[in-house]
Amino acid sequence: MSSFNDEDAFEAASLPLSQRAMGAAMGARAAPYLDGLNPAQREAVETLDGPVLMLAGAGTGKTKALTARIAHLLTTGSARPNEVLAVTFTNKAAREMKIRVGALLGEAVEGVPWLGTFHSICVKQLRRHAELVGLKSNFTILDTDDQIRLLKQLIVAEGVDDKRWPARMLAGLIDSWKNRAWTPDALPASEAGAYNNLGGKIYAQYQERLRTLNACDFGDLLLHMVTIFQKHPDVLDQYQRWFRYILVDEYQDTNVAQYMWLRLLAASHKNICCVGDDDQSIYGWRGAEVGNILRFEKDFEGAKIVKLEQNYRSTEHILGAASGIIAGNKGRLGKTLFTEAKGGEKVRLIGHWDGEEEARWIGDEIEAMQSGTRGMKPIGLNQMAILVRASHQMRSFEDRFLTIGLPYRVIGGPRFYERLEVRDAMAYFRLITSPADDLAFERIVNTPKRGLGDKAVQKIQVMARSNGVSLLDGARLLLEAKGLGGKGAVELAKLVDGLDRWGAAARIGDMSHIEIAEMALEESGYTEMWQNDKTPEAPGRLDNLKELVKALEQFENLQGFLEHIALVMDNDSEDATEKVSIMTLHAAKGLEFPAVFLPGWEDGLFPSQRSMDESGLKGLEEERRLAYVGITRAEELCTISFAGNRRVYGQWQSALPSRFVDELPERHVEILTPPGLYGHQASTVGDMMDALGGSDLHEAAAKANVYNSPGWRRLQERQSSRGMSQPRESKNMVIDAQAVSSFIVGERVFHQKFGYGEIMAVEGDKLDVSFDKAGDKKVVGKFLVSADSAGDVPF
DNA sequence: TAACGTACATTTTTT
DNA sequence: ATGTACGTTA
Repeated sequence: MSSFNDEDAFEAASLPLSQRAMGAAMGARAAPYLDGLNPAQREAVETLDGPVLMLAGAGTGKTKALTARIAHLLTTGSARPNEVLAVTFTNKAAREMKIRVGALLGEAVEGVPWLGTFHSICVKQLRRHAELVGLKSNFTILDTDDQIRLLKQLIVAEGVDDKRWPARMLAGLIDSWKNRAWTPDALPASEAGAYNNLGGKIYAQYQERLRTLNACDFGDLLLHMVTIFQKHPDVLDQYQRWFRYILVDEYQDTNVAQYMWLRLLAASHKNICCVGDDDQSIYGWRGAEVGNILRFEKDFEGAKIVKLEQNYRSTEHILGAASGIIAGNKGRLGKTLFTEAKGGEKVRLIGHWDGEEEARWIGDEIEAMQSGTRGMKPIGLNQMAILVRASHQMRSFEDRFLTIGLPYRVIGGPRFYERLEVRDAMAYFRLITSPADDLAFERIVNTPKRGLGDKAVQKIQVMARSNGVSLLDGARLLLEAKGLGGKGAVELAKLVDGLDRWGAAARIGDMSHIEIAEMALEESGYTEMWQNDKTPEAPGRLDNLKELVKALEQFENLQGFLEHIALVMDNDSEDATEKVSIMTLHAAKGLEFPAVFLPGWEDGLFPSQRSMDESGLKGLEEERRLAYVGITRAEELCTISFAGNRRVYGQWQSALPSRFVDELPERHVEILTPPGLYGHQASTVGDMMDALGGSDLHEAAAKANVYNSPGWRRLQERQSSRGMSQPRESKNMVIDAQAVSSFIVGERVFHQKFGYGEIMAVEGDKLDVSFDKAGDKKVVGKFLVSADSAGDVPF
């Protein structure tokens, strides 16, 4: 993150226009960034002044247009790099845009300093004006976990039963209030009564507490800036003059607070260009307001609307299927995507008996596609993705792929910095850089166990509060006063002493921050704690700690590290090996794959029952947009599937195919479902098909001579060729060789996911393993290591 | 304080 | 089915 400097920026803003135009001639002569833009994109790029709404459908080259627009602003001399504000939602998007702008401009420009996420830009601003909302500029940013622990304290203090009124729920409420830019005093009475009539009260207390802790949560970053802009016109005025051009990505995902922040910043010059797609708004549940994009024209009078409708990603059939689905939504701004890529495979639809069969079939299909058995060119695993509605659906795929030895990667999931051990370690780092960080202190006083239970911690708190000092100093006083006895006293003294020494070492600076971090984790006994832990997760946790320390290398010091880790730390651990991606539909937004599988299209699962119950038609429409997003991720091959039976929370349930299946336009779909599935078993797929008779697609499914369909034929061909003992893919051969040679019955082994276990049987590459925690599983040898080699994780 | 048992819920997720 | 969060026992 490049730092910036006021004087520079303000000087720039006041530069006479004649000097700005310097680059203009250059830009006119050669503008390589305009090459290959279609007319609509070009218009979006070249309309620099005034409000512009770029409605960019899926795969229509919106990032290309956005980056070209930045390039255009800079090369024509309309703006200097630091006069452009470009906002994205994710760090990933920001990073990509930086790279692409850099590529367009070459050496000419160092970069656009104010290109970043809403949050990172607001942090930068808030650090400069923190005192206006009662904070110091070195405030800490709390994550969800800290938030909840803090709230819990307040809830307990109010004497509320936190069983019936969980802190998590209130945290969610407060978050939603902040998303709507409601400060405690602006909270509508209807909302303040939420949470057992205490919502408003505890919200106010929470904000007060944050202030005394010199901290804020994610929602505050936006909310505080909006407050500052509203209460201090002079500050707002500065920024309005400063940012002469504003660009916003994924505008359909903005919440009220972000919207207000943008409107305030753009109020004077209205040079704002918002890019978005109302059809891809899938974050309503976390406060995004589709209304923001639908209302753009009213908000910014005379706005120019540019529609990007030419799709460069998917085949005709895939686009057709997606368009057919999304047409079911009302109140769209309305775009019609088209492509020049005619032909291609139809979207394939297949029904399965149950979820396991679905996973099995997809696994086989992936292997076939990988080896090119389908009669098509082979596709690499990296080019394939499975997109599910809910993360629990991933499990059946993981289980299946684990047993057949198909490499996969799960995208999303718990973030690296959210993991217990990483957060613990960071709490130590926080205490080293700021000893007064009470939340960090509370987190690690008794981690590892130091014999400091609730009572001891309470004593420390009392001591700290009555003397008006931090918990660490409170602990010091308590020790001096001999207020603590036994093991706890000795251990606490060791901790206090340790923190002092590590802190001093950090300040003196003759040790690198990496050495200090290692020292702290070592001497505190934290690493030891995990080394002695024999649960299956322990080795992984030690790995994560090592990774955390490695991540420190990229920063100057611990402070710099902590500064950024809260906002920018995704684990995009790019792995060289080819793997199938498994992720949720939400996580897939913005990505694309040649081949996409969309399993679990059953009513109740997708569209999700809960979504429909809670948000009715609005919820259903958001689910439909999710379906649209899913299909449009596919470039060449899209396979939708559903299962008649599925185990949900341990209970077998039968389900009907998703209503979205019926909405797929028939002519873009090929049905692969074998006819044997229909009418056989009572109360299963047969019934569900009967129940839905009349719908075009089901009718077709029932009548179609699927044996003659090209898809079914290929399916057969493949299966017969599979049956003959043709040598399988070389990948599997390697596994065979490895597995057979390296494991014996009775051997102790370790598995990344299941932990430690004992080999019960060996059959070729398949091993029966009895895991200590996870129970008996069939696993491929490739995923196992000998137990002794797993143990020695040096640290 | 640790180990064990019981009750409970369980969409989607960034920053 | 499975994880977790919390209360009870030793």
